[in-house]
Amino acid sequence: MNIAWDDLRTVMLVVRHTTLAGAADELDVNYTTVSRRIRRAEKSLGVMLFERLADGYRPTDAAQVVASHAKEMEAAELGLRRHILGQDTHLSGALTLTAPQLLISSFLAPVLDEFDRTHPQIELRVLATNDILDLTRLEADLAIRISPTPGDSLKGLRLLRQESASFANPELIERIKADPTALIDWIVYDGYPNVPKDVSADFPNHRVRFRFDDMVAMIGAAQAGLGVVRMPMFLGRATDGLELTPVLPPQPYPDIWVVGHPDVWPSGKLQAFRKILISHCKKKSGNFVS
Amino acid sequence: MNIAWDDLRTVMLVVRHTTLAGAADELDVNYTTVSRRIRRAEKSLGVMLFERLADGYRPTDAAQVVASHAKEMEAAELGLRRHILGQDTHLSGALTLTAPQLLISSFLAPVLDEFDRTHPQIELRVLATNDILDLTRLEADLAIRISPTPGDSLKGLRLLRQESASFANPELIERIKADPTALIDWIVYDGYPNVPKDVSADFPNHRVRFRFDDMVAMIGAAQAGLGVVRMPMFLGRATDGLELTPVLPPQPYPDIWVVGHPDVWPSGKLQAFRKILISHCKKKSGNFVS
DNA sequence: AACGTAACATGCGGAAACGCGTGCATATGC
DNA sequence: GCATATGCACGCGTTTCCGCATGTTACGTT
Repeated sequence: MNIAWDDLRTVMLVVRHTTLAGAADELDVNYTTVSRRIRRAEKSLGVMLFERLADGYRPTDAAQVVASHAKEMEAAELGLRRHILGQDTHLSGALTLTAPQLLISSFLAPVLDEFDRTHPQIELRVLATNDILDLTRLEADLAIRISPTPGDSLKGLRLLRQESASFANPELIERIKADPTALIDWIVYDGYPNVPKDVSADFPNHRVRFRFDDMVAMIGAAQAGLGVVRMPMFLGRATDGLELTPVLPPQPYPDIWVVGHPDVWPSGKLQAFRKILISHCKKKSGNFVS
Repeated sequence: MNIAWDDLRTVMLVVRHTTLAGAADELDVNYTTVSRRIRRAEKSLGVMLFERLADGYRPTDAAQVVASHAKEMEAAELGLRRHILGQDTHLSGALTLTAPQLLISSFLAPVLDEFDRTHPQIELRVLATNDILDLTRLEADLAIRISPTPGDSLKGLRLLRQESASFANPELIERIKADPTALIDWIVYDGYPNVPKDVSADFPNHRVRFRFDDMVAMIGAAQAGLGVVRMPMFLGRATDGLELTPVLPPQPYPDIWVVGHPDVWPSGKLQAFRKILISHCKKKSGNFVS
C-alpha cells in the first residue's frame, strides 16, 4: 500500500482540469502519461477514481477526496518553493512581475529598462494583466497594484499616493469652456458606471454617453472626442491627445502598491527590483497628484 | 522550476534516516535510486541539500527546510490513506493490529483464532510489542492498550476494567503463610520500582529483591520462586505456576482499551474485528477482577 | 449524411530510471 | 593489526516509463 506522490498530484490536476489533456499541459507531459498515472493510482489505492466519459474524466467521490488531500500537499510544496525563492540571494535567473497593462506602458517601462541594464543576468518576465494573480501560488513573484490595501496575507509598500481628475481631447475642452452649462458627455468605466459625484458646480449638466469595460478603449474614445473621462492623473498626463479639464476637480484615488508574498519578499532579486522601482517613484511622484 | 514530489519525499526520508540505505529501505527502492533522486532534487531546487560524509549524508539547512515541508505533505498523504482505509467496507485484504505481547499470549489468542475463522479473506498482521505505535502514521490500524485513557486524538472503547494483585509460586506462598512476619521478597517492574504501597497490614516486612525491565522475565523469576510479583489479575491467573497471594489485596489497574484513529475507525474490517473482540471480552470479563 | 473536432485508448520504439555488482573509505571489533 | 561491517560512488545491463502516431467514439455543424 504505497502510493507515488506524483500520481496523487496528477489525480488532483485531472480533477481540476476535468481532462487528461489539461492536466498534461500543466504537468508538461503527454496526456498518455497522465492516463497511465491515473490507472496506477487507482491500482495502488484500490479505488476507482474517474468515470471515463467521451468528453473527459469525471471524478468519483474518492477522486475528490484524493484531490483535496493533494491540495494540502501542493500548499506545502508551494510554501517550500516560496521559502527557497525568498532565501535566494543570487542576482540571476528568472523574476516574474505583474502589473496592470496601462501602468506598465505609461509609467513602469523606464523601470524595466533600468532594471534590465543594472541586472542583465536576471531575466525579467512581465505579466501585463488586470487580473489579480495569485502570488501564493507563485503565478508571479511581485505585483504592482492599484488598490487601497496590499491585500490579505501579502506584504506591501505604498509606492505612490495619487489623485484622479477629468480628461478630454482639446477640442472638447474648448467647447465646454465656451458653454459650461451645455450637456457634458461622459465615458465611464463599468466598475463606476455613473457620472462622478464631485463634479464642479460650474458645470451643472452631465450624462453618461458610453460605458466601457476596458480602460484602453476608453482612452481611445476620449482621444476621439467622444466624451470626458475620469482617470488617474498620471495616466491622463501621459496620454497624447488628452488634457486636464476642470469639470471634475482632482480627488483621491486608490494608491499604487508593490506587493509580494512575505516568504518571497526577502529574495535578492526582489530587493534589487524594489530599489530601482522606489527610486523611480520618488523622482516621478509629482506626476500623480495635482 | 518544477520539482517532483517523490523527490521531496526522498529528501525527507534521507534527512530522517541520515543514510541513503535507510531511506531506500523505507521507500523500498535501491539506495542508488535514492542517491540519484537527491541529486535531481538538488538540481531542480538549485540548492545543495547534503554534505556527503563517510558515515552518511548530513543535511544542510536547506534540506531541513525541504524536509519540514515534505513532512506537511506526508501528513496530508497519511490523512488520505486513513480516509480511504476508513471508507473501505471490503472484508478482505490486510489488517494490522498491535497489542502488548503478554496480552496476546494470555488473552487475545482466541480472538485472533475466531477472527481468522470468521474472515479468512482478511490477512491479520499482529505486531506484538510494548511500544506505542503511531496510529496516525498507520504503523497499525488498531491497537489494544493498557492505559487510563484512549490517548490524544484517537478514538477508543474501554474493553475491560481490571485489577491487579500479587502472585507467587505455591511454595513461596506456603512459606509466607507459615510466617507472615518474615521478610517478603518482591520482584518489581522498572516503571514502579518500589514495593506497592497498599500491601496488607498482615504482612509487615518487605524488600525489593529484583528490578526488571521486562514483564516476561519477571514472570519467569516468579515462577522460579524468586519473589512476589504484582501483576494484572488476568495475567497472574493465566500463568502456570503462579497463584494469588493475599500479600497485596486486589486494587485498581489501568483499563484495557481498543483504540484507533477516528479516520480509520469506520472501516469494515475494523468493525468486524471489534465485534468479535468485544463479545470475547464480555464473556471473559470475570477473569480481570477479583 | 458527411465532415470536423475534441476527447480517450492502444501499440510501439526510444529514453530515462532503476537494480545489481564491484570498488573504495571509514569505523568497529577481536 | 587484520578482519568485518557500514556506507557511498560508479559502471553496466535491464526494466519501466514516456512520447508519438494511429485508432475509436461521441457530439456538433454544414
